[in-house]
Amino acid sequence: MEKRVKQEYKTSSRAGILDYLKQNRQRTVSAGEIHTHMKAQNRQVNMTTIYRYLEKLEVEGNLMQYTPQSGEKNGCVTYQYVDSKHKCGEHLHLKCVQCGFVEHMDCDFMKEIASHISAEHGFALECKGSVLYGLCKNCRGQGR
Amino acid sequence: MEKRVKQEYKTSSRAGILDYLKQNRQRTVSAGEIHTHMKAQNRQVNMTTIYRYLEKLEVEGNLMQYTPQSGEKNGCVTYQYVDSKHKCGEHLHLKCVQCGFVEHMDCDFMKEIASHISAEHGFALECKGSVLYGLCKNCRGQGR
DNA sequence: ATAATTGCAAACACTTTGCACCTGT
DNA sequence: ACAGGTGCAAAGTGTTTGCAATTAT
Repeated sequence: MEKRVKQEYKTSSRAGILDYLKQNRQRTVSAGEIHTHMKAQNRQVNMTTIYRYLEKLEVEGNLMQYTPQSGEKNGCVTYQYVDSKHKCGEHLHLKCVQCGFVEHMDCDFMKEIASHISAEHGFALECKGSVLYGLCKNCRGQGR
Repeated sequence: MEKRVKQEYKTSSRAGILDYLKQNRQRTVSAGEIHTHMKAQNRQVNMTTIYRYLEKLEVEGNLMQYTPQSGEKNGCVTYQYVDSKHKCGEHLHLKCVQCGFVEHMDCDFMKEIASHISAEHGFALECKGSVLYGLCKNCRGQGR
């Protein structure tokens, strides 16, 4: 039984989407924003195509997905490009409620958080999907 | 100008929904679960009614809302009854990905987390909407 | 040539809204 | 009597699916 690697075609739609995601790696974007961006570039792409490509990137481990902040109205899922080597499953993420900027919390304090939660609250922390919200450095200043 | 308190009628639908929420204060339930529960009790309530009452409780400050864990497929919004005196806006919440159990993290360590995040990452933490996921004490044991 | 990619229209799941009817006070 | 609550049907939103047409290799 031959194991055959599925080939992949290069298309300008995908290239455009990927560019946009990479340019915005430091924050989160929605499927709709991608669509709007592409349209503005006169390279309109169907929403279906966008969702399918996002799904693909996700499976390959190059995309983080964020559901809207709990309690938020009218939110939608947003996405962020990440290198798979980033080990995003091992640290928490801080997301700015204002601008969508995401900080990877990969510092030593992570261990303390995890062990406090385990020792005092009995929980085995799962970083994947756990997001802390707040105002980032930039947005703190500007009176909302 | 008279300020008039809007009156409120007691109905068995609302009483049933509230009972169910209160009985399950330690965890999170969805609108659909409430619907199913009421039907099982032979006290069927329309989904519209459920959503409208949940909205009301939320406005009154007696309900926490949780969007599905980031990245989770097919999740829906879930709700938890809380006394408004609980000050849920001042601590984080730990939610079990398996059983939905929620732990209020109102311990001293909260301050340390907030100050680390502020000092090292520049973020002003916003507890409202920030949820950490993991496996609770009970679910840790049982091989998933 | 042929497998991957795309667009369209329809289906989906969950939630919200408008409106006429019903119910608690 | 009448404000408040409810159910129904329809609309809404964001996302997914089936399928036939198109495109990269």
